[in-house]
Amino acid sequence: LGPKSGPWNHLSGLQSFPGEHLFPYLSPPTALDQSEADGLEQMQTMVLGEVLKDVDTACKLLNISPDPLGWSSLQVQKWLLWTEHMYCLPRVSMLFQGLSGQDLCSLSEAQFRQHSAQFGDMLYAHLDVWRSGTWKKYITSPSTHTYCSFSVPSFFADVVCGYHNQPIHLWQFLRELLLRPHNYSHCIRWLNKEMGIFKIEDSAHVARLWGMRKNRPAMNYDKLSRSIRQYYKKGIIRKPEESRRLVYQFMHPI
DNA sequence: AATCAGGAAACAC
DNA sequence: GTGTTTCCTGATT
Repeated sequence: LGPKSGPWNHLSGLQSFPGEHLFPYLSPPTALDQSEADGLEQMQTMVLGEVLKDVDTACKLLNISPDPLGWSSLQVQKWLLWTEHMYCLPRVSMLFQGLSGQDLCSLSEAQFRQHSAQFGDMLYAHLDVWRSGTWKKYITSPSTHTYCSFSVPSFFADVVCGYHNQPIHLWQFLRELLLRPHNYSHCIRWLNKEMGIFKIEDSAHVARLWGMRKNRPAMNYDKLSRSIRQYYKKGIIRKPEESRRLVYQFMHPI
């Protein structure tokens, strides 16, 4: 697991992380009408789905158990390396050398900060997602999981939720999905990366992800595609030479 | 039936 | 003002 290797192309900039752990829309509902409440619940379920998918992805990739208590010190290093990639952190793993999963889990948030003043709280919150056993509840009772993890700090669904809800442009978001074929190639992928040509394979799913990121439960492909069309005259995205359904092209690849 | 193209207006920041 | 989001009419695949 060398740096810059493997499928974890990291995402665009992580700025500071001010310990804001819960997404605003994951807070307990207050006064909402029924349709709003439904939309929220649906969104929570989707966000959690993304969170768990990321945990699952990481476990398979790293060949580690989802339960950090069972990790060896080597597996702890793997997990830290993965997290570095995920969040574009500087080398942080060496600060936790020799710690087993059990050691790691026994550390308090303050102790995490002692290991890494800059990112300790972030790593602590990150680890909490795994430690919580959310994945277990999800696997054993997928129908009753809606609220089970929301006591747990989570900023895990990075692409979908962004880093503390930073505003993002649609074209950037699409790039982020395309940067992570391991997670998203089933719904959007490059046809020709050099020329910036990509295809949306599952329009409904991409729209749902975009809606999650922007907190717009009513987002659909009709509206998302209208936003893409606004890019035509701005020179950001266009239709390729021979227009094909669901295929677009970045006008300034890289 | 789904996607594509824009105009127009509302909306968020 | 910008960047969508929402809605809509009409054409194309």
